[in-house]
Amino acid sequence: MSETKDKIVELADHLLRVKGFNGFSYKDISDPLSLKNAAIHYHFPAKADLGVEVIDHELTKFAGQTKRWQSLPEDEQLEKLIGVFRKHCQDKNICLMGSLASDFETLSPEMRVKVQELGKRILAWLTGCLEQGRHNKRLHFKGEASDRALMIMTNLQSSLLMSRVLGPQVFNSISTQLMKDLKK
Amino acid sequence: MSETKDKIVELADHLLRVKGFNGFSYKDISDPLSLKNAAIHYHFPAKADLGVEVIDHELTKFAGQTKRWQSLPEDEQLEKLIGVFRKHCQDKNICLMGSLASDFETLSPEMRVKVQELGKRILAWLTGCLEQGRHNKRLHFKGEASDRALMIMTNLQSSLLMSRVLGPQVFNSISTQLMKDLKK
DNA sequence: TTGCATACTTACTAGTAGGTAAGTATTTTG
DNA sequence: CAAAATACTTACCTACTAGTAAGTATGCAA
Repeated sequence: MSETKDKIVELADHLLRVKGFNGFSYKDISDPLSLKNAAIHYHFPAKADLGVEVIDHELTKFAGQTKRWQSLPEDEQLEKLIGVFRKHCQDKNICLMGSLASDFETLSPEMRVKVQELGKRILAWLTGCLEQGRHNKRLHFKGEASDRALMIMTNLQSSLLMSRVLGPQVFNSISTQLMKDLKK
Repeated sequence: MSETKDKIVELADHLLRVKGFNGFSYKDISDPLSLKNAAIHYHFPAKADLGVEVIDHELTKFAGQTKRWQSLPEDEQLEKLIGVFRKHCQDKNICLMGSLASDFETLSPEMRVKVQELGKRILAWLTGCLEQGRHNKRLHFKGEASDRALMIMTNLQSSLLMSRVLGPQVFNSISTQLMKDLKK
């Protein structure tokens, strides 16, 4: 993959998180990279192709991160995940899932499938982490692990949304309370 | 307020929840209502004016709803709120806050202030409801009521987002677990 | 050295975006 | 009944959107 192509994906990722899929244009990418819009179309014929690539990139990144965390105790793995969100919060980014879920109805079929895949992957990992964590007595919660995973994911997702509106202390409150609840 | 103006706001509210602020255009409103785009500009000079009106409408609606619920026990008030979200889930709508928070960085200063107001109002009501509910032993939770309000709000907000991506059972799981946690 | 692939630029298109000025029909008011 | 406000339409504008066709410079391989 060319250097330019990497830069386009990286910038598109940022724009997606900040302005949403319908809130940025090829100009927002071509200008900062000193390219013409046709150069982006060369690498990504349609905007949806660029969207798919950004999600694929995120999918790969998430797989790598969780693999690196896998030898840690489950509560620390969760802390790592929260750390990823904290970083986004500092950058005034929202998470990809949150951004793309908002625009879901306006996305192409190919992008929708990728967004669904991203959601399923995150939930699958979280569910596994919670299950293992409860078994190892490092995490404590009631009900099904999959339901709890859903709640934690939505807490983190919207914590970034609300932090942008009401300030970063929203993220701190939520992430702190979240870990307190799980550590009992 | 004229009948047409009402219809414009109503449709804009729907479009905002389905396609996001940057995902709909004046044409999406003028065509279904058999109007010309200039008719919408007559009522709302700029798109941001329309956005502000939709939020004001929601603010008024929320104030009316919570007032009607105020004589109910706190757990039932919460059920009522969840009912509002359930209705949105069925209509494949997401909540206004979720939609506008995603597009926050692209909004005009006037719209941002209104979005912040909406967020503060919802949180203030939820915090009060939780505090009273704990005092009356109808609701049970640890930590500050304001932190818990934040978590419940983000759960509900993102439950609509994720329901659109992964199906309506997401909302059911979250809303059920949420009430279970609070009723102990 | 020729030929071909890569990575672009130049120059363009059709369509749509939000927005405006001026005109018109209808209703309301003095 | 005349003036004025209301609620639009007609006709337009500029800016921008994603997207394309054709041309060009560079490097690499046979």
